Amino acid sequence: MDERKNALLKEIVENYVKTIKPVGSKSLCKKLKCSSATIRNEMVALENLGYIEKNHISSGRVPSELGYRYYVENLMKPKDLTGEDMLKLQQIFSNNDLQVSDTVLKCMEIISDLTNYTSVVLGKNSSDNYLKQINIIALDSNKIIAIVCTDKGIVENKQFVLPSNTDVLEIVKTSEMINKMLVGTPINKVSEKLEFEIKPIIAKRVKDYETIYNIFYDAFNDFLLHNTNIHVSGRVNLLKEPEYEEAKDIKRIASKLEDESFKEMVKSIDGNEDMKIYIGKDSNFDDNVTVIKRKYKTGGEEGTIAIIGPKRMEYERVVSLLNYMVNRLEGKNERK
Amino acid sequence: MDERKNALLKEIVENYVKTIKPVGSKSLCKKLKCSSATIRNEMVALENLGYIEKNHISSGRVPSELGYRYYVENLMKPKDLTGEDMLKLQQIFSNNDLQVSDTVLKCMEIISDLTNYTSVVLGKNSSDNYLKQINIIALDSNKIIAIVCTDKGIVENKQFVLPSNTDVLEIVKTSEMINKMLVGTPINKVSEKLEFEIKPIIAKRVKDYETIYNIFYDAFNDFLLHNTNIHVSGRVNLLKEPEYEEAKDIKRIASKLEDESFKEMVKSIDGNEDMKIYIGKDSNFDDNVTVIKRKYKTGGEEGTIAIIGPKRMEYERVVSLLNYMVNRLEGKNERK
DNA sequence: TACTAGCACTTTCTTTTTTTGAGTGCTAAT
DNA sequence: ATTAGCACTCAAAAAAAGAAAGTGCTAGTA
Repeated sequence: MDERKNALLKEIVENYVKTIKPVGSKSLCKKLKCSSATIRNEMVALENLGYIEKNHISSGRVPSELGYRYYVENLMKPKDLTGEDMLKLQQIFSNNDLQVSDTVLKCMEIISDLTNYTSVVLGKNSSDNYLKQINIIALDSNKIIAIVCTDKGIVENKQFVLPSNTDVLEIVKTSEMINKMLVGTPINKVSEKLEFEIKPIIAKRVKDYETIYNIFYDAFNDFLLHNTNIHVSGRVNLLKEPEYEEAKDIKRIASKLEDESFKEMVKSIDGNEDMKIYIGKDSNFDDNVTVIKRKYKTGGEEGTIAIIGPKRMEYERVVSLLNYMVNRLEGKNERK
Repeated sequence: MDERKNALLKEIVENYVKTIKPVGSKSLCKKLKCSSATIRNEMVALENLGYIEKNHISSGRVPSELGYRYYVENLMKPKDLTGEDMLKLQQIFSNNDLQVSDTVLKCMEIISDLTNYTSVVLGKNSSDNYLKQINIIALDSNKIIAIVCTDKGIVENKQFVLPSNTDVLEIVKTSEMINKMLVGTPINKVSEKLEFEIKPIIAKRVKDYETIYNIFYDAFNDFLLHNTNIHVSGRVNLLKEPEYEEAKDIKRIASKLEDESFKEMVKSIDGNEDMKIYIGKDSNFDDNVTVIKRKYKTGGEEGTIAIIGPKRMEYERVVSLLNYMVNRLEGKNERK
């Protein structure tokens, strides 16, 4: 890959991203300062390397997945955000009324809007939440609600139907004990402490302590596990992309976007990187899309953000947007 | 509309619903026990009445919107649920672990699944919630959370950032007062009582009472207003229907399903009826769909359910499913 | 050796033409 | 009132023709 091949591949990718038309040799003469014949020769070389492909024997060239990958890894340069992109995002951050988790969602909505891709936020209560308080409210003789609140201001509640002979007062007693002893405990350590510190104590003081222990155990577990929030913005943006012009493509992708299993796809990033770009088959979602994933962590919540777009995505722009956003989110955090 | 015309129209609608092909005169000979020529004569009559249409001069007949309407109002017979439909729904109702609001959602998921249409639930906390308790939790010196809980077990919370000179203790004091005086008040009457019963009292006892009053006012208002939950199931089902085979149809409808404004469409049913069927243009959503709306009310929540499908919907089946479901929901309520 | 000009050849996309088939409307007979 | 028969219409499928874009290759040039 000499200098000119790099330039040529970059040109092909960026041209194709812009026009969505296979790019022919003639159109690049000016940019590369040589004749179409020379370019054709170089193209043959790039094709042998697997970076570009033809749809048919006599059509222009299109980047292959390998080509995009090479572009992403070697050719693209992180750009500064353009004025408009920057402005829109700043509006979100300057709104102090929003709770942090809403800020994430708002940002992704904006990014979806700006780029016309689909974005997904998969967040859960992060492990740096500390127990602030647990409340028990009796609704009637056999139904209670347990409300868990953390220092980051995240509140979850769960209803329980009690076995008929359970005494609500005992439950309240236990909750007071928990409040005294466990406030300030990291939320993911609560179950553990509950078992080894609280359980032995209530075993002596509270009758029917097994039932009661289980209620609290469930309540805390719910907080950690159940609460995986998924939020999709601009679901139809992806469908609007012109390459999905056949009904069956649209239906297939729409159906995948609806499917529960695509949570799995977003869930985690392989390896330790903060950001990763999955092109085509790598995406584990659909051969015709690119997925860019980015980890985030802020204000009691952590998770992954994913942008789903066509393979001919505006890579530079999306990467810049995501980076800017996550940096601001974390910055906001520190400032607190 | 004599007997035979009714039978013919019914046959045409049901045939078309099943096959999605314009129905020709020949295919109905056996069913109606007469020759194709006779049927053609009758068809001309039905066409003049506006109940059926032709795509072109020489194709079979298709029901018009008016035809569907006539069918829905005069021809269709409420069917008993088939074994499978019944079974699937019963599974939901027999699961006692679900909270009521989840039951509604689960039901709609099942109905979406069974019918392959899209369903929407638009629910909000109903006015028959009574205040059970309000809790104030101080997160740090200038941030608090107010948690409102009702007798039906609905819990909402809202965070407030306090002006720097506010005393949290005063807020807690006020909340205790509210708990003493307003527990048992219908949630939509709380704001009123707050203003006329509580405000005069705290005005004397609490300094900076305006700020504090506003916090509680906001918290209760949020409970009523903000909390309009919308839930869409089987968004892509609609797109799968074979009549939407052009990309532009699919994109248009997908885009409407994503749009916020379609909440409005679901919101209410004109008039006092519990159920209403909107066909085509009437739907206020898209000329090519039918929307069936049904009110429901259960366990602290009330709202509207809508089924969105093609105009050639399986009307009888959907109506039966919805009726069965709402009856069970209300039944479950009474049993409590 | 590296580049370029020129040209025949491919392949798709678009447009036009042909063919096929389902279904109608009308007329005349039962 | 119903039916059989037939000419006619229109859409959808298949086939044919034409236009455009771009390639590969050969031969010539600096």
